[in-house]
Amino acid sequence: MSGEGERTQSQTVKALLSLRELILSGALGAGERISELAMVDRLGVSRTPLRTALVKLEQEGLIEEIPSGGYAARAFEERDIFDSIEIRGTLEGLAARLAAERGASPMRLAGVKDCVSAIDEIIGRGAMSAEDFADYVPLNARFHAMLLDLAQSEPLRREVERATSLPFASPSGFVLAQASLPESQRILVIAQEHHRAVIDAIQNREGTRAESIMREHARLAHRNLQLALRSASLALVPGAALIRRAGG
Amino acid sequence: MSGEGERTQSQTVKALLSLRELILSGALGAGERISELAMVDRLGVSRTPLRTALVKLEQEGLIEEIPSGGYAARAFEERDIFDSIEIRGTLEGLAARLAAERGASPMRLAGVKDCVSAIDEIIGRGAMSAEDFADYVPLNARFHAMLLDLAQSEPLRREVERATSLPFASPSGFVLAQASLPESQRILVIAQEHHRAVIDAIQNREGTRAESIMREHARLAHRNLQLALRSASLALVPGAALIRRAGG
DNA sequence: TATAACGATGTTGTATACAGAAAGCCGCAT
DNA sequence: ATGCGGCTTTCTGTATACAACATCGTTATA
Repeated sequence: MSGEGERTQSQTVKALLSLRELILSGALGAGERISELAMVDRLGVSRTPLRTALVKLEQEGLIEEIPSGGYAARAFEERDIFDSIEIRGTLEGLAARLAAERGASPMRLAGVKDCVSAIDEIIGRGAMSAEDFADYVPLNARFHAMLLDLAQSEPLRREVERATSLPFASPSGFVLAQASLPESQRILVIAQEHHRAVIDAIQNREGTRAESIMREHARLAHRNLQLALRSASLALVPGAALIRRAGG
Repeated sequence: MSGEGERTQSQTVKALLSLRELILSGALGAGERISELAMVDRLGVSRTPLRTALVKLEQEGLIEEIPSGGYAARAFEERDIFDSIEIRGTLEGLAARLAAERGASPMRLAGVKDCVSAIDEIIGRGAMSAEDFADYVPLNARFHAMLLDLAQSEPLRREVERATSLPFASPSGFVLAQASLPESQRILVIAQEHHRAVIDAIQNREGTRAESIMREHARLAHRNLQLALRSASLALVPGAALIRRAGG
């Protein structure tokens, strides 16, 4: 974990990270072609690694091929986001079911429980500040990653990682938007109940229950999506610039 | 094959298709590095489109990055294939549920029914020949594609297409292996019952039922996987060379 | 004999040159 | 004013050159 570890990153990775950030920030108009030469100037890499990054981002779903050549940033309807969340919930449900059916070692389960306890501590602080939310997000991500590990399925891991690469489909996508909402505390309490319940289900080998819980858990994000879309906090969710509002 | 009919396809597509075929045929040993220069000679394209194809195949899951650079063909355990089939079933189940909940237009439903009828005709021929199976495979693929369309969800379409890009996870992956098995006729009859039942469920807006049916439908592939792995017909399934048998 | 250092060779990652095609622009005719 | 045609410019897709790096065989030494 040395600090200079980032210095030796390849040009391709550099291009990928910068480009993704650029796209998510909305700096590139959705639908219009991303000029490679312009990006070369902007990112300081040559066209070769840049094009590699473009191919990867296309597979990721963030950009799409233009029939006449090149790529353009995609725009997402509310429904696309809804469906992406539903897909994530379904796959996480599958992960939970497999974990329950195949059995999770006590050691791994203990690790997940520790994670939940750490979240408990944050929620227990009462009225949560912005920093509290900043503490929450990585822990929440960690919980979801550990749950995925419990299924011990490499194909599923790949699929979930891909499904959550769209930022608004990820478990933490709308958490930050939540922070500014009055309902936030209540939603987190419910989410935490889900976390605890799914562990219980897995421990008891209750596959169907575990699956249902994770599905319902993802549906909290649906609600957050609705709330965020109808409030000013939308700007807090990464990639918000790519969301095409129904009104126009 | 050496005809000029395909002249308009790009070098990248050419490289992608040829490489995929090479990998699936097992011509490239799993785990060992795919030499770009060797592929350049073999496929007749330059390194640039070849590398683009490699990146795409890596996202597809057919090859993996080697830490020291380059890519290698992946090997798949029986469990990986099992899980991939389970993932497909889960996602197709989601598609069926969404189609049921959101409603499918009578016109689209009629198209799916036509497809089922066409399959009926094939199965009705009695003892099926190899050509009968050759007729069956594209129709079966068409059914699954149409079902996916019924959900009218672009994110889900992308995800399913990706999940089925692994040949042994695709709906038609083990059908050809099935052909040589005595149980084949019975399995097809059951599969067809599933096809009919899921349409009925969607038509009646029975989301949960539609979902369960598609999950169970994919589990037929599990059985086929077991049978194929324990018989000589394994060679018929595309990508069989990538399957690492438990024994060895 | 085993091991470590070293050099030769081949490899990938990156930059760049080039050709063909798309897109925009200007002028012209209606 | 508007649509069309041809031209120019710019772009992408592809090939290739080059440098840093990994790999492997060889040799010398303990």
